[in-house]
Formats: sequence, structure tokens, C-alpha cells
Amino acid sequence: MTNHSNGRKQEEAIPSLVQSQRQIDQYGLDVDAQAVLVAARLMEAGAKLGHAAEIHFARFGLSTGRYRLLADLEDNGGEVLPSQLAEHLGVTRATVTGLIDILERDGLVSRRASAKDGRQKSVILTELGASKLREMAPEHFARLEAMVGLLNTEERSVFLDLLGRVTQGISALTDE
Amino acid sequence: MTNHSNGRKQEEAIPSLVQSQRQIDQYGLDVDAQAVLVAARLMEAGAKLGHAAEIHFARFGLSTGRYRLLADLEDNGGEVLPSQLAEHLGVTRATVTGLIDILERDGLVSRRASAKDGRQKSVILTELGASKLREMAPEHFARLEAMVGLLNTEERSVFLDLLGRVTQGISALTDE
DNA sequence: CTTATGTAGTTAGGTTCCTAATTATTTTTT
DNA sequence: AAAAAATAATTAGGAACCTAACTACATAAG
Repeated sequence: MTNHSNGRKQEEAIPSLVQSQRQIDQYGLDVDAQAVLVAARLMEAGAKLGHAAEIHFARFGLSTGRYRLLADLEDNGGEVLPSQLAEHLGVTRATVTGLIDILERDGLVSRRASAKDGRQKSVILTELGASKLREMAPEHFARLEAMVGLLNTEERSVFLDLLGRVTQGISALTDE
Repeated sequence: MTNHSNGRKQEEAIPSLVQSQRQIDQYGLDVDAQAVLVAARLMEAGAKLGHAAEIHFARFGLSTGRYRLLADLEDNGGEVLPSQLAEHLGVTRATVTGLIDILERDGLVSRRASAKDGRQKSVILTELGASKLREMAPEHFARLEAMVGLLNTEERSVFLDLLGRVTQGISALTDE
């Protein structure tokens, strides 16, 4: 139990099966250590990827959220309502307001009041915003491709399938 | 009501292959859309899992980081240096200081100055901290297991392998 | 038509984690 | 032995995203 000084010396602590099993054994629970390991590794990977993405987008003066907002705008004809953006990006409307504030300040999008509904203010991709996306596309997509370069086409399909099912399972953490 | 007539009506926007392909086509790039899709889906999953984990741990009055710190303490005999915790958790020492502050305030850990090195202050798991881990273990691990319940043992192995290789590839986003 | 209720966007304040600078102590160099 | 460099923990301030409260406008109910 009290194992100080056990030859462990890793830069980044990747959760191991032994470690998961030990945690479970400690309380005599009937749980599959491998299942716990999958959960731990996915959390680790998600955090790591999130951080790496911020560094990646920072090269272009953007954050992950602001890039995704621009991409969604481009994907929808260059004009979208904030509430729709929130839904597409899976974030709250309050967050979208903040993203737009900075993108507008930088001239990549602009706001325009709606004629139909006085409450709405649609967001518009400016020419500067469009060219920003154009400029970063080659490097951006090349890096994304490189990221999954260790998987062949067949493996990518399998990964998408498995990831999709695990993603469904995430609700098990929040249910009840 | 808010449906702008293009048949799309999803609560959460899951990136699709068509969508990835369209983005790539727009600039005539030679990139595999499936590869981009894997990257997009993994980012989505990581963000979603991170958020769900916070909700999960909040039930026990903890955050993801503070739980991981407690678990690491327990895993290492109940006494670890802040700098070691930072390394194990993959966060900075500044972050660890903040995590300890709150855990100490709540009585789950305590700080003790080192006799050997005047700069060090080791972190100790209190009895209250240990019992907190004991109490939450059954539900915590059960939920983790449920999360990956849609995968059988064989599939979990495959997933771990593929995820590991994609995780290696994450450096492609930050290199150079 | 006037009041109650709902919706769009924003603001205010909180959480998590970060980087950079600061303080105290130890180790190395001269 | 004194000065310089390295190390441990902390503090200060920033970025991303959240929830809840607020403002302005729109629509439904009496």
C-alpha cells in the first residue's frame, strides 16, 4: 500500500490497468478494471486534445470556440443567429455572446439587427473573417490529418464506431 | 420553431462526414475527410466528457481535478509532494496549489512542512479525505463502468489501442 | 387592449486551468 | 565563504466556459 519510491518516473501519468485494478480492489468492488481504464484514458485524451487544440488555434489568433464559430458561419452561408450558433456549437448563448464580442472586435464577424424580429441580431462573416479561414485551412486540415495518421482507413471507421458508442454512454455520468 | 427549414434538428451538433468533406472541398485541399471527422468527433467527445465529469464529481462536492488529486494521494500512501502531484496529474504546480487550498479548507487534506528540505510542504490525506473516497467509490466506479457498457471486452481492447495511437498523434497539433 | 408569459441576447459573477512573476530555501560555482 | 543559479511552492492576473439574473421585444390570454 504505502509504496513510495516504486520506480515510477513518467513525464505524463498515463493511467494503467494495474492502477485501476488497485483502486477497485481497495474497496472490494465488483467492477471491470478495463472499463474504468477506458474511462480514465478517454478523459486524459480529451483534456490533452483540448489543450493542444487551443495551442493550435492560437497560432492563427483564434481559440477553439472562435474557430468553430467562424467555421459554422461559413458552413451556413455567412449569416447565422447567435442562438443557432449556440446550438450548433453545443455551448450556451452567453458563451456565444463572448465569442462574438472578440471576433467582432477583430473584424472577423459583424452584428446586424434583424428587421423581422427586434430581439434578433444576426451574425455575419466579414470578408476578413472569410479570408482568415481560407488562409489557415491548408495547415489546419493537414495537422488534423496528421493527428490521426497512425490509423488506417479501416481503423478510423472502427474508432468512429466505438467512440460514438462511448459518447452515448457519457450520459451515465450525469443521469439521475 | 427555431428550425430554419433545412431539416437539421439536432440537440447537439455532431460533426458529420458530409460537413467535413464540404469544408475540405471549399478550398480544394488534398485531405482525407474521414481523418478530419475523427479529429472533430474526438474533440467533441472530449469536451462533452469533461463537462459530464464535472457534474459527476460535483455530486460529491468535488471537481475532477480535486478528485484526481485525492485518488493520487491514496494511491501513493497518503503523502505526496505538490510537485509530484502536479506531475502525476499532468497540471502545473500553480494549479495544484489551488486544488490543495480548497481540499485543505474542506478538511480532506492537510499540509505539513518537510524536515529535510525547507522548501517542501508535503500534502497529506486526512481521515476525512480517505472516508470521502471510500463513500463515493461504489457509485463512482459503477457510473464509469456504465459509461463504457455499450462496448464488450474485445471492443474495449481495440478502443484502448486506437485511442492510444490517436493520443500519440495529438502532438501533430502542437509541433514546430 | 392590456396584462401575463415566453424568447433573444447580454451582463454579472463563478469555476477550472493556465503563464509569468515572487518568495524562500538549497545547491553550485568561484 | 560569498555570490550565482536552481528549485519548491505561492501569488497575480488571464482565458474559456458555465449558471443565473436582467433587458428588450414578441406573442398569447383575459
